[in-house]
Amino acid sequence: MRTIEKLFKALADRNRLRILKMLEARPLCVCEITHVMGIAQSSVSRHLAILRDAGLVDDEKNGQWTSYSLSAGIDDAVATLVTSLRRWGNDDPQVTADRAKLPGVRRENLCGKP
Amino acid sequence: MRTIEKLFKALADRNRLRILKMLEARPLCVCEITHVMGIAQSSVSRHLAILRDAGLVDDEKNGQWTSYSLSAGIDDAVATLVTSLRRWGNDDPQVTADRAKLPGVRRENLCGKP
DNA sequence: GTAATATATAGCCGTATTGAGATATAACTA
DNA sequence: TAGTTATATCTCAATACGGCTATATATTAC
Repeated sequence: MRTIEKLFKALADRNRLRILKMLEARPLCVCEITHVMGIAQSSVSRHLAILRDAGLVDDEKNGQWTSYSLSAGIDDAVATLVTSLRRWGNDDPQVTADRAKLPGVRRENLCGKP
Repeated sequence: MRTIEKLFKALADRNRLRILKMLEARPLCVCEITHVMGIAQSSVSRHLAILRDAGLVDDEKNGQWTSYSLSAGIDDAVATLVTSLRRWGNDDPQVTADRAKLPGVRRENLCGKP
């Protein structure tokens, strides 16, 4: 129950749902997500930590970047939700807008460049 | 997305999860839930309103009582979650304790009696 | 009608959560 | 080595949330 509660709390935020829907497209680093969402990098970082603690995403350090992806080694509870999430919110304007930006977003030329 | 967010917010509270797990046993009125949970009636009422707004439970007025039950006419998103929830938290001590009390709880002789 | 009961709503109060900015840490670069 | 970049963490202000008490509404009982 503790786990489930934490899981739902992690999912009960608009911006974290946006992040999860973006990660369906491909793994992303913090700066890419920050660029698309237009909120402070510190906020994105904390959201990602909450998603990681809930078991929803994995992080992998790649040199100077940290890639986040939808959780691979997930337990049953999380698996059900991740599967369900793939069917939800795909018609949401914000989700659509976020995804539309993704193709043009490359960590190599976007991070830190104004 | 609005709907999904509301759904997860409704699920992101320990006491509301307790209520849902109790409703798996049978429909319950507000006073029965209040008696089992040991929190104020007004709090229970508000939790139930949140669960209803999220589409997770139905309410049905029966004379002086209002029965709440797990949602019957539920959309896909909610159906997935309600199905999943039935497999979660069954080993939680709080859930077990709540359920153990239910057989002895009858609206006819418990409501309003100290 | 009045009284009692079941539920819902409003207001207050303490805690938790979010966002932002500033700072710390870690890794690459010159 | 120093400087830059990517991410994490700390702190603070604003807001949201859950608990309670008091009150309003609705229904049954008398």
